[in-house]
Amino acid sequence: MSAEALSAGVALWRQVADGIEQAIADGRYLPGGKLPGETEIAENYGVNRHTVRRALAALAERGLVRAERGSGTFVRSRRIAYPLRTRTRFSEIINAGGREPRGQLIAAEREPASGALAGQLDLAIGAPLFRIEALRSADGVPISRGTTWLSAVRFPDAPKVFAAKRSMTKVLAHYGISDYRRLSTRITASVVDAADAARLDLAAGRPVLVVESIDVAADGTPLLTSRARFAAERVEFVIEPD
Amino acid sequence: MSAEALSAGVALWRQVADGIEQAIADGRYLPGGKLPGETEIAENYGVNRHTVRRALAALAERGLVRAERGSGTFVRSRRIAYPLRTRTRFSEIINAGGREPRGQLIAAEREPASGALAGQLDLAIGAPLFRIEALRSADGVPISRGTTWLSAVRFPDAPKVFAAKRSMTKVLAHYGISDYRRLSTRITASVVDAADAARLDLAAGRPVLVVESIDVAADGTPLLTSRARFAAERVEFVIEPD
DNA sequence: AATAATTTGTCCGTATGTATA
DNA sequence: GTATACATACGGACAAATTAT
Repeated sequence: MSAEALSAGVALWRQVADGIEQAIADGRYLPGGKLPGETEIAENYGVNRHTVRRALAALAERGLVRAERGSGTFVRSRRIAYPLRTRTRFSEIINAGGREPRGQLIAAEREPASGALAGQLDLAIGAPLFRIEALRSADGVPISRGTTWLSAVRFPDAPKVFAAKRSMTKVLAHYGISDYRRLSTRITASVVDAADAARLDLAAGRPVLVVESIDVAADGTPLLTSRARFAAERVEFVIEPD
Repeated sequence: MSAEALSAGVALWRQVADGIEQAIADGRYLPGGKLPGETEIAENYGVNRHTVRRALAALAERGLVRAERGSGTFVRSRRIAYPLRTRTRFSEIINAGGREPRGQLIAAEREPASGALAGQLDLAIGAPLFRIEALRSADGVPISRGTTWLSAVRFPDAPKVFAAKRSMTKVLAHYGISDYRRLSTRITASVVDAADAARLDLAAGRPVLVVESIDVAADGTPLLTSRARFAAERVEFVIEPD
């Protein structure tokens, strides 16, 4: 209905895309909600439907909307802002966003430290480790799949404790470690594998953000190292000076 | 030739994977180099070829090796470590890694600020901006495709200056800004689009790391905002306390 | 230029141990 | 305890792509 104003000097599709983006930002279209049909948008702006399609494709490319054939185009839910700082704890971050965090133990195994892991944890090669596989979610929506390694000597019942407390911070607290910090964080991306796709409820081929990190105690002793895969379409890492 | 020692209690394929990973870490297999054939590895470890394939699949999953049918399995070149700090400059980072950085202007256009951009740059909606499309590479290997927006009023000939100096830092210096810092950095991932795939020399479906950032002057005035897409298989963001 | 050899990818099957219901 | 499912490990055969002859 409402005709939108178009200015000169900018590609039409870009103006349409900007207009829709603004509408999403203003809350005129709500997360998860459906946009008007392509023809209707085209009428509103007084442009051809193909111009609208070009605009929607650009927005879809950036992950703002998601088109479903036969159904409509929907506004993607806002990505969860996930700050990466030296004090990074999943539960606190999700709580801060007003969501309900949950950690779920998938599997735990005892295994000897490989060369790489031994180096990161400052242990001898072959030292007994626990490898804990977990799934983390916010309000029931899966966010990340993580693999955590920690000493089986220093944390004798880590899997059991994690299963009960559902949080790695609480596991460390259980062993008397009240504070710890992130020593290093490395970020890459790859395509989700079949197992993670199932757990994270992602379609095949979707990208995941891979975060490898080492957490150390206040005195610098390595505590645990982990490799987490985040559903890229649901999170956004934010880096701001500490 | 050399028979490898196997221990009990750990899945065979995992032991083989650890062994190969260690060999890569030790430099016994060099980046870009070829691993022995699957059958040869199987003989070395005294396991079935399928067990080796399971191990190689795990390493390929983590991006350490890359298999080419008919040719062999190769050690992936180490990802470029790309530190993200408040002082983040592409050329300095690449130089620090002993590589030759290069910035190439692809296109530049004048366009009015959309609502989102105006907010980020603290300008009025519709204020004239330059949108600069650039390709950045290290030793001739494309690393990232970036779109940068900056005020066309404050930086009247930014595209020309960038084309000549090939560095955004030098563009700012040309306008008397000797120092600036990153105000915010947001990281996501998505699948490469066709245009970026061609420029970055990436196969379709490969993931890219998307970095949206805002740079400000020493006094906090926003200078430029950008959205860069990095070939995920060639870089690794590193976050360490400033 | 055509063929053979090599190497990874896929599919079949068999057997065993280990959780889980 | 029994049955079922799953991961692991091995063996063989062939397809598909690449490289060497």
